[in-house]
Amino acid sequence: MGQPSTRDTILDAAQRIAAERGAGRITLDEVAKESGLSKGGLLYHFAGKEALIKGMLERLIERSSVVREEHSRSLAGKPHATLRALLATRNRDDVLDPHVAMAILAAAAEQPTLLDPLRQHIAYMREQIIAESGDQPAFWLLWAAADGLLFQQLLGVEPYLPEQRDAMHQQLQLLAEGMLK
Amino acid sequence: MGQPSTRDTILDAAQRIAAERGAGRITLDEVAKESGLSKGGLLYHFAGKEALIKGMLERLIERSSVVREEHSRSLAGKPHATLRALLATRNRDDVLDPHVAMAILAAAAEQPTLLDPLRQHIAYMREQIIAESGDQPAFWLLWAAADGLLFQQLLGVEPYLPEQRDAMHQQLQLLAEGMLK
DNA sequence: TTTACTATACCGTCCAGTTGGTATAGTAGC
DNA sequence: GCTACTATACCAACTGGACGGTATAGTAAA
Repeated sequence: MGQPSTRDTILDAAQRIAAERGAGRITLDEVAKESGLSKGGLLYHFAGKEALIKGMLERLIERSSVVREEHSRSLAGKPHATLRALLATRNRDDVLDPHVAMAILAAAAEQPTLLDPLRQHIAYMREQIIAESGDQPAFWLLWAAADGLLFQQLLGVEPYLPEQRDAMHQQLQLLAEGMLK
Repeated sequence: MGQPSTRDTILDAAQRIAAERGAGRITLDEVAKESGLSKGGLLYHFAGKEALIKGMLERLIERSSVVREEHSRSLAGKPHATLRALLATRNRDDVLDPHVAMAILAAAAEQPTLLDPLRQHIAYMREQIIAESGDQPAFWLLWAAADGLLFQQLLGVEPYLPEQRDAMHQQLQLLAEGMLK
């Protein structure tokens, strides 16, 4: 990997601030300082605060899509490939670090409509999965469990210990395999 | 039920604003207007914005505790009573409407440490469940699924249709019963 | 010459919190 | 039953700081 682009540096800084100070506490001055840019430089890359948060969310969607498509390819042809790829993606902290998902909380804090691109993406995934696996509540529940693990981690409200996280994800995979038969 | 206390009126107003404008967009002026009070009157009941959000969160914890203990009593003696009561509580929109949980997002937006009371409560529930059912990943996963359903609804990012929500909760109950044997 | 910035100054608005009141009900002493 | 006092539950106006955004002048590399 080369060095990250200035845009990515900025988005990383914004995520750090969101995680530390609170999802609604992102300010342009702070992001500029944290990313080592001037405010002018920051606004050169993002037209405003909304654009910044939109950028965070778009990066989240894009990154998770890339990883998921990777998994999808390796599962191609197998039953429930899309759903399984979606679940497998969540376990990949190495590629898609959980702080990236702070974008969701930041968007929810700023303005709920900012989540629209994510909603669109989810609707698309839903259709994919229905076409492949049908519309079964049990499958949506697996998705919900994966989301639950993510949000619990994001908010720091997990009932289990951090060391147990890996076991949790493995358990989800096992359960999914069982349910998906 | 009598009419709600002024405090509850204020907390309801704050939740409505959080849901509409964004979890980080709660302002004292707006809450005052929405609740039909002046700002001065609002600040008589809550010492400041933090106190307001803390109040929201405390009400959430208290209300869900009441409902959960109800379920707990009716399951007393049966295996995994606490875990089952916890899961059953989530389905009770009638008593614990999902907007109450906006408090979690509002707290996350304002300052992550505001979630500490919730974390404490979760730690307590964790201990209860471990004492009763042991420390098994599969059980935490059920909890995660329940949280996932909640947060998905809160953020409006459910992959399923609103009409399917009931089916989702039923599915979770069924799955839980199966796993809890 | 264009791109990618730095640095600084500034403006207007939003918003948390403060201040200084008012209205009402209750209570204690006489 | 009147007066003095207290507590509760508010209201309206204001203040000061934070913050989003704009503007401008300049720099350095390709």
